[in-house]
Amino acid sequence: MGTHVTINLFLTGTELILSKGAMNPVSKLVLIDGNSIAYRAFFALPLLSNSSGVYTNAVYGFTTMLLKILEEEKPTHLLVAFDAGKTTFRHKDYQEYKGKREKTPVELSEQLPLIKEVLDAFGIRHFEMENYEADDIIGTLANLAEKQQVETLIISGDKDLLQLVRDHVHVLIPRKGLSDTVRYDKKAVDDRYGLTPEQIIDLKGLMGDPSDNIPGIPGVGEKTALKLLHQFSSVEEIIAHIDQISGKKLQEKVREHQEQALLSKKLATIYCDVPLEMNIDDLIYTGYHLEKVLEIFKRLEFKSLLERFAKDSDEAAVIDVKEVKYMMATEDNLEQLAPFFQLERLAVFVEATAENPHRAEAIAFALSNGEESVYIPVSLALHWPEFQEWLADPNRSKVVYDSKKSKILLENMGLDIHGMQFDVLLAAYLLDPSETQLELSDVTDKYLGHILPSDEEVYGKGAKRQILEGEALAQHLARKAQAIYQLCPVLQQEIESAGLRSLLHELEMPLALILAEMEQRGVKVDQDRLHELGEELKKTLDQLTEEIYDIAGTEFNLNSPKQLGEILFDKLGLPVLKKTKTGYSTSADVLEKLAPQHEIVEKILHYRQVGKLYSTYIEGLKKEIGADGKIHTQFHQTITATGRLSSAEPNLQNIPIRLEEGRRIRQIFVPSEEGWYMLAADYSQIELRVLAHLSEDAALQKAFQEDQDIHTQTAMDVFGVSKEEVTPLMRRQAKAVNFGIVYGISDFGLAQNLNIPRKEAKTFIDRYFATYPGVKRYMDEAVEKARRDGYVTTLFNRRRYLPDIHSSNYNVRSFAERTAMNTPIQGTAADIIKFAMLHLDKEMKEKELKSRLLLQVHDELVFEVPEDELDLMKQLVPEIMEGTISLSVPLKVDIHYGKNWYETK
DNA sequence: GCACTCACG
DNA sequence: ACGTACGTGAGTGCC
Repeated sequence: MGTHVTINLFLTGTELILSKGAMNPVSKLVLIDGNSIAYRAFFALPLLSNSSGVYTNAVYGFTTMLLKILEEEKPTHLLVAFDAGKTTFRHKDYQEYKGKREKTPVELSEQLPLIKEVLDAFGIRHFEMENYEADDIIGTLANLAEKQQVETLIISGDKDLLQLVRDHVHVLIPRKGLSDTVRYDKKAVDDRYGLTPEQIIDLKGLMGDPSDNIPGIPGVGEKTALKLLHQFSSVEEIIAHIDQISGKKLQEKVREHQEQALLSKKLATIYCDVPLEMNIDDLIYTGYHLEKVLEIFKRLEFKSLLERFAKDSDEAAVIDVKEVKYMMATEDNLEQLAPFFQLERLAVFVEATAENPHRAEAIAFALSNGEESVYIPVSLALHWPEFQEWLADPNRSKVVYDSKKSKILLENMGLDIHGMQFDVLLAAYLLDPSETQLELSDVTDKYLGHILPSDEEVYGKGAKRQILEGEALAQHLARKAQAIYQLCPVLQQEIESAGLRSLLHELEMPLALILAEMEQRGVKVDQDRLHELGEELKKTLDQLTEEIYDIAGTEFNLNSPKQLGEILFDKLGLPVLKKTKTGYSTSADVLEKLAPQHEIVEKILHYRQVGKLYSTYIEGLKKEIGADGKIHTQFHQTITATGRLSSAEPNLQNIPIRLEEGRRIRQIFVPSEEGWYMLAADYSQIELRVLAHLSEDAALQKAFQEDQDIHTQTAMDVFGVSKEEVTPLMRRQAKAVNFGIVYGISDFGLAQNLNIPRKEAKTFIDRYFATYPGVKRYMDEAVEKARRDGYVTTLFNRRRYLPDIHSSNYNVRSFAERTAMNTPIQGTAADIIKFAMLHLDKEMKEKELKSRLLLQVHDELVFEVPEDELDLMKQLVPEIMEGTISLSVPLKVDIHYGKNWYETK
């Protein structure tokens, strides 16, 4: 009615305007189906969110796709069309249109306004229109463009849009994910379907589309529909020649549903006469607004994109990274700089040749008072007594980033550092231990804004990494030192208000110094024994390889899960019990189930086991032995989300112990001095004891107060039997339940672990909670707290944020709930052993013991001890570890010693 | 660089 | 119906 009049008037108008726009020729038009691409992006990426909990995955995916289009297609004109409202003119014909479609998840719909903000920042037109879908807007413009012979590209995740393909109009569709795309012109449509673009409508009329609730003809899928169309060319023609359709059943179906097919075709037809009050010239793309782009990327925390834009642009430096004032210390101006050292507080940063301080050398220092910086090359630092005295003076405060690394680098060049009063890295970690981006530039971006370019930006990445020299290096280090100084008050404030002051100053910062000492001491390696074990394992490995090839009847790469899967499942026909994303699963739990069916499986399992020992623990460890015959691991203090340490280069927290064959690896770890002993002290059941304390469950507390074997006790309670009646199987199952409880139990997880039906697992859990109701209450409260506060805490107030606790995705939410249950337990245990390390270190220094702490393995401490301190340490270590913290249940420490780590059992 | 597998608590 | 046990680091294959 009125609509049609408008359209006619409008089209005339458009053509007039188009001809007027000849000064700005449209050489390439890109039309994007906004909702469809946002939808694709949302499901292609994990549910990312920025630090304020705003979901950003769809925005990110959309933006990267947009950037790719701008770069590759270089459009002169651009529009992103969105769907408006809930109903369209199509609902008049068919009320159920899109009826069964799942509601767009809130996590996605709340990102649409952000996508529009990004488009605004890029100066890209976006548009939506009451009663019409994005398709219709795109179709209308594409038709106009075709008339004008304007080269046009439509981008959508929806194949329906292929009906719009014309000589000048092409369609780009992401294949899977976002990066892989297919481009359709007329020929490509014909190659793919054997149809013209117009016939795509007929195709959908016949097939229907469940996602839009378009019925089509029931039972007709793509294959049948294509066959019919190749024969009759359109829905109307098919209906006109129903009796010529081959196959009686099909004929029946078409006859019965012909009206429905015609309606479906109508619904699938993109409406190309939308009364748009715009023309193609209005869609001109003139480039993005840098400041706006940087602002929104910063807000969304799109770091990689930020860097890309900051780097590509000359203006970026002006906008963001200011030059910093600095002086370069030289032989001649030392006196001039001396007053600097009288300041109450200075930031100090030391740059090194590599990440790992045990294999790096210091290059230069930078000091800052927040406004001015001083750059000091190492060569100068080494003979500048005033500087060295300042470093070593505990009464002159230093602010640092990474005190552990700084201390190691300095000590390796013979310098002492004391008075590190604030560690920016540790503070940032405690404020959010889930944060994986903790480089200085990341911390600065987060708390101060972009005033410091990242090392990667300045030095380059990977093989291209090249530490600068001269002024460029001085400027960068001056910026770093200034950033550290300026971060201090900001982080201090944050730490204070989060109640993390004592955790930072009385736990993590002093611990960093102890860890530095442990790393520097290193652990001595018995290299003869290492070679011996290596030879032995190699022999076993060769023999197993030969036997496996023999049984398989062919040689293949045993280390390739892909090739192994082909042998086991294709060649030998073993049943496929589990699949991975990419193919057959050949993991140990699968192979163990297959072992009875074929002799080869057991040998493969053994090969895997020995192969792991050889490559990771023989060859791997050999590479890590230093010139001093020792291994110097790094204990990372800011990696885990729970507060535990981690160990790397090499990891000394995962040296084999469970199987005897691997356990012998521990024989290579020996005391560094003749006649000394290795001594290991481990907390017994610390996590369950912590649980007993946190949950205040009377029965669990009683079990520990009476020092019962906890797994046997759990078996008695859960199975309702006496101690004597507990079978080894019952104890094993009870043990798995206890593990499950600590991990935040689910019947599914327990069932998988015990290889029992899920129902049975559920019974175990129900009985457990009936026996220990306090534990049940604690678990519920932990989840409740996470929902209420957004985070959970340990006994010592270490916190971990759990934004996913509110997710509408069951899996994501469940994971967060289990984390809410597990983190206070694992984290409190981590806090306790850290405190114990502090107390032990203090005690050992006061007593002037020669014994040394070497390793921490989560619930275990490993020392090297001279023979004459053995008795003392055997008594002192458990006493301090058990007495560090007083809980409602006792802590218990077991102690072992021997001539190497293996013997400490 | 990612997927898979496996070593530890 | 969904479909994971919690926390790590390292070696290998393969794109």
